[in-house]
Amino acid sequence: MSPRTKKQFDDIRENRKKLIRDTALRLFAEEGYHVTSISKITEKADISKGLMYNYFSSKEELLMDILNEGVAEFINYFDTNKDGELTDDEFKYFLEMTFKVLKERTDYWRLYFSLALQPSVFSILQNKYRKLFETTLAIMEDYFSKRDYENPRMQALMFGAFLDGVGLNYVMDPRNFQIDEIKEYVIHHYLKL
Amino acid sequence: MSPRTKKQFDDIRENRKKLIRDTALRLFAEEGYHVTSISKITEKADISKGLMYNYFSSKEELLMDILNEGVAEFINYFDTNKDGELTDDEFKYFLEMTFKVLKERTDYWRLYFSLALQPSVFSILQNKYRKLFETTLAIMEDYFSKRDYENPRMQALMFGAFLDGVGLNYVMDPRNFQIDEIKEYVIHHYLKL
Amino acid sequence: MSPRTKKQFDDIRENRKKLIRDTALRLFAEEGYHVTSISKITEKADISKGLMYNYFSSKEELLMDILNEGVAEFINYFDTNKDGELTDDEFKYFLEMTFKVLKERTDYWRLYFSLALQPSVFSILQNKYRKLFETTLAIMEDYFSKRDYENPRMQALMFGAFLDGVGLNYVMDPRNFQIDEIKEYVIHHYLKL
Amino acid sequence: MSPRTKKQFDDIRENRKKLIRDTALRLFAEEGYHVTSISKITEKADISKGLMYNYFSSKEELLMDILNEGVAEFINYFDTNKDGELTDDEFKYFLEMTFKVLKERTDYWRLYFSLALQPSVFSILQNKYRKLFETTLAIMEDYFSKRDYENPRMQALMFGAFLDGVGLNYVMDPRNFQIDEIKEYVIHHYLKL
DNA sequence: AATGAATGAGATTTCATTCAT
DNA sequence: GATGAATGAAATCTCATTCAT
Repeated sequence: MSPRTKKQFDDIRENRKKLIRDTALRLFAEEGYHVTSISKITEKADISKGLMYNYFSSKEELLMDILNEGVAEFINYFDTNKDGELTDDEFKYFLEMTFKVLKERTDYWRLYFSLALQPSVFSILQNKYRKLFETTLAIMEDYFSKRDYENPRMQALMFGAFLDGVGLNYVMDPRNFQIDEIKEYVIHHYLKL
Repeated sequence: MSPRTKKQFDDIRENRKKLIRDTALRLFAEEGYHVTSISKITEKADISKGLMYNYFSSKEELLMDILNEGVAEFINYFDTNKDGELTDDEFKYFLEMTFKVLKERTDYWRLYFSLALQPSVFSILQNKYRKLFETTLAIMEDYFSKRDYENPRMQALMFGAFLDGVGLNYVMDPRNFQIDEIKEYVIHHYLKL
Repeated sequence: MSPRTKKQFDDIRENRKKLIRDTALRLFAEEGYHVTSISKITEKADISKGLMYNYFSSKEELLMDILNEGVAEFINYFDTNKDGELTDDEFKYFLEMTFKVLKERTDYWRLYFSLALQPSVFSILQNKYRKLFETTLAIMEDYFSKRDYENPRMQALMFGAFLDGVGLNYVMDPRNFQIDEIKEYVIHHYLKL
Repeated sequence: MSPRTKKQFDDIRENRKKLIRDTALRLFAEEGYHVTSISKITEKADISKGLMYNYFSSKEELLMDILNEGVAEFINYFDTNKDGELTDDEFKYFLEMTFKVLKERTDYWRLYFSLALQPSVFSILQNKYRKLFETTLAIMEDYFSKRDYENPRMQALMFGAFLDGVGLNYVMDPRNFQIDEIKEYVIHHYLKL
């Protein structure tokens, strides 16, 4: 009888948002962003179309919300103490976590790869995260530099490219890609273990 | 004016098709496949919408036509004599050509990456070229096997992933990616030169 | 805390209603009726959507409530003793008050004009107030008739049209319309002062 | 069999545009702009929704196209030789034509009044035609000035307001408004005939 | 071979209104 | 009295495709 409390409303909102985000992510990843209609998302989530616009102001905002979440997670695992320098332990941790999320959130990364390369999306992402990407690259360059690699910048670029390629090949065909063996190989190769 | 010969007609057709393909490629690569409308393509190509359907039966066919061209070129450069075995020379040639086309037809490969990863497109491509991809992979595996790599299949997978990653990073930001240095590095690394 | 009396409840209700009415009036006048959503009104009034429907059964009722208020005020000032005849004093009073409210409640009259002319609104207003308008017109006609105007009906129609035009021009651009001078002119012209 | 000529296409386009404009004008005037949906317009015009967007890029553009046409006609009749000065003949002609178009294109002017006062539309119109309105007003002021009216600017404003009021009252209820008598009265009054 | 008007299905989005709490 | 999540009908708009000429 008494009206719901602010917390109750907040809980409802958070649950609903998550439901929509998760449903959309699955469909975007399975079928593609442009091919997935709002109707389909709300149908699968078993809510009305109107409700979706109660939580996200547009289809694009929904997409960005999903993408941001993944990038945020990724940041977490890189240079955890945020001192701008990568120790061997931090590097190892980053690799472990990268492979871990690749396997646990394959859907998400499939979406990420399929979207990040859409010119319309790419330019938005790049503008938003340019600085982050550059910082990451600089830290990797520093890492290789301190370990006496020749041309550390190139090594950093290659390392990034390689990880991208591994992620991409894995999410596109998880069952035929020897992700675990590659992970071990990479760790040994880079950490000289 | 004598009536045009069959060859002349064919030439006209081929020119028209090329015009449409090139225009579409540029727009697809610049803006994205789904975002580019047939109207925009025909407008930029300065032809009517009807004519476009005279040459391609649908937007999807136009897309596939473009993508096929690239795959065909790629096949050309791999195991040129088609004997199912890769010599060092053939491998080197393949690498040289791969980097060459990446630089010369950056637009095309940007499109290729952004599209190949669309789930809807990916499944079509995979169905059509599954066999080809598997053969290529097997040949690479054989190549590494003959040179005493441990786990040659994994090496083949990693090599493919790496090339994908390099291509992807290059087309997305050609000016900041040290493609030439990486090319040299790769050739030395794999061919022990 | 003793329970609130009936009067207190009524006061709350009346205050709430006024808040909603005032907020809606301002927004309707500023942006237009159709363009202003219930959400926007309740947001600006800092109340919930549900509450608004507690006081007004629909958006249209809210509108009519606002419009009626203005018509009621207008009636008040015309033929104050309601004897069906207009004395010079009553006419003068009506003119004075008309110009007064025009200046004091410009927002309201801007809304009134912009809405009364919407076909959908106009027909509702006309049905509801047809009789009132006709009576007013008849009284004006009688007024002019008694003062020996030729074609007093036409004079009544012209007078009404003129007042409408003045109001309309004033509310649309108050700063560039010489409302005070026109008021003086009108009073002198019609009352031969 | 042979493709249509450019002229044939132009004719089709012009006819279709007119059909859409006329249908929309009628409905806008009868029901109101916001209340009239594109679906209703295209249904009445017996064309597809898509076609309407082939000719007008949005509902608002359609509206503006209609409004502009009317304003353009109006300009034609005022100070015909465009020398910035109004002769008695020109003034008479303007009055004659104003009343003529009011009667002949009642639908249009009903739309005009109902829309011009919508805040959203009003600001667009005002921006576009501010200069025109000011020029017109200045010419009227000059006209009254040269004929020794006191406060000619006020006279110009009043005259404009009066015409607006007459137009407004006429289009809202043409059968009960003595438009012809008023026209005669106005001409005699202002031209001292 | 070539044109572009025309279609229609479906996409995204809006919003007045309801209702469980 | 009060809240705001939820609905659903309908609005605007897009676009691949067809077809008469």
